[in-house]
Amino acid sequence: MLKKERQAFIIRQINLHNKVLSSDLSLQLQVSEDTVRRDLNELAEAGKILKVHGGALSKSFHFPYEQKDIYARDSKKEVARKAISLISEGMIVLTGGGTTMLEMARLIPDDLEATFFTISPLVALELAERKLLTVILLGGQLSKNSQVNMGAKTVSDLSEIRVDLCFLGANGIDLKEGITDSDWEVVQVKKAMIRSSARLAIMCIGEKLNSVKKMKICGLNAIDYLITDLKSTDPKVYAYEGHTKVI
Amino acid sequence: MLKKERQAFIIRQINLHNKVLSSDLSLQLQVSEDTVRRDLNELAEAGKILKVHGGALSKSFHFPYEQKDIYARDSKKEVARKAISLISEGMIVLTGGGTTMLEMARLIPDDLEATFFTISPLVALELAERKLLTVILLGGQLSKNSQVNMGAKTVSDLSEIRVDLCFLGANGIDLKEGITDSDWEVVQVKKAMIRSSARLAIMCIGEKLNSVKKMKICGLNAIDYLITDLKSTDPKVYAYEGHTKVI
DNA sequence: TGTATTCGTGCAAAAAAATGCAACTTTATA
DNA sequence: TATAAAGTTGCATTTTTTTGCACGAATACA
Repeated sequence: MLKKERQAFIIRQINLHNKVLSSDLSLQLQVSEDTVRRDLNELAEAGKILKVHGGALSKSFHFPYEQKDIYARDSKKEVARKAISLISEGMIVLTGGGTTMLEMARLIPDDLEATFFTISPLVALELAERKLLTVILLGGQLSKNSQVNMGAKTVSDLSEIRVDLCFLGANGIDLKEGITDSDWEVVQVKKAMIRSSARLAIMCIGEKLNSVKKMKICGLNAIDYLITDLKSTDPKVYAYEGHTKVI
Repeated sequence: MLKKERQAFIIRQINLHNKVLSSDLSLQLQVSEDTVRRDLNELAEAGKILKVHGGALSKSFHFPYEQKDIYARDSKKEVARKAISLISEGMIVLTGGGTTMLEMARLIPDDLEATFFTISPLVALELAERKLLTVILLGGQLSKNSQVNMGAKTVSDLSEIRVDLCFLGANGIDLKEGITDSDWEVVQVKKAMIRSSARLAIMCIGEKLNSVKKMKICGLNAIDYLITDLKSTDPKVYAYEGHTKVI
């Protein structure tokens, strides 16, 4: 394994877990701890990580567009992990934005070959790190709140594509009302995304279940997969079992 | 086996596996490691691969979320500072990507009201931080090397807009050859951007002046402003004075 | 405070890179 | 065709880089 690869692996681990231990890296990379230490030193020297006794930490990400502490990050990671299992080789996927989606993009393996359409610049940039992915960013007016492209152009571009699977986050989800949101423009874009997709997967952390917003996007029957961080035995998700496939 | 074939083989291997080892290539190609090294040197010189100790990596290889230490950052900041003076209230602007452009986006004041079209997700995200800006991200396939949207869709979308001023970085600029670049797709997009703009501003740090790449984008006469970090009295830029307005 | 890790440094072995050189092939030219 | 020039390749030698190990110093933690 080349030195650069090793260091890239370390950075990746740090981005994923926020911290690494020298001893762990030594085992994973099959090199002496000295070598790991030297790598950590070089990366710290270059300002890419924060070295501490015993390992290294993520250097509070320089990506100025990213909130530092993501709310309920672990839940979102769990959702993301489950979501990825739906993606298979060669698939054409469409994704929205949001922190959960970004976690998913981070967890996508390097050896997956697929095509991703997305309306989120951040998700696109993260996906573009994977060599084998084709990433197409749908244009539009960049919303300052949600940091995704929206507006007429986005909706019209969406009408021209047809994908296998669409991943959407949900602001509100409810047994009776289905998927809802509070922003008119968001509703339009999400509806257009759903129209362009053969199957729809909704990603939603458990605590957002059973909430209703002002405007409706689609009913529960339009959802093919509901992905949450909860166990399928949890009564909160169990209620949805009849309407859609819960993961 | 001819040298060209060998080098083509190496490029293929790198595209396939993301990396190659000098020792492997030596065996596969049945030549000495010296020859392989010389080939790798040539390819690295031409900017086609990234040479590292022990072999080479794909050029698109970079650390996830790496903050590339921006080369000649101060020069670029100076260029960016001058560039901003060209933007006035209410203007419709089109920008490319690259580190110089990102510096410019960072320096844009909060109280500017204007509309920005861009093909760079990073620039778009930075611009979106300004409350009064309208930011429109032109869609397309996200290039892994340059992290901007390119391809047919981008070019076609560009044909539908008309802006006041276009900011472009220059890979090569020369008195005789004008603006040149080494990537075919980049050339297409930049030409389309120029077609969509009433005026064209080229941003270029002084040390890139007087360099020529393989493919032509436009002549000097097409440029309305040439923005460099040099003083206007510098002999290096002075030569351009006759052809375009130097800032 | 004591103990167990972890860190930094020097050192040596191994691997890889750079350099100079000679043999060989191809190309250009008279 | 003969001959010179330029390009290519492999080998020997030197230099640089990388890596693991040893040992004492620094640090964390109970």
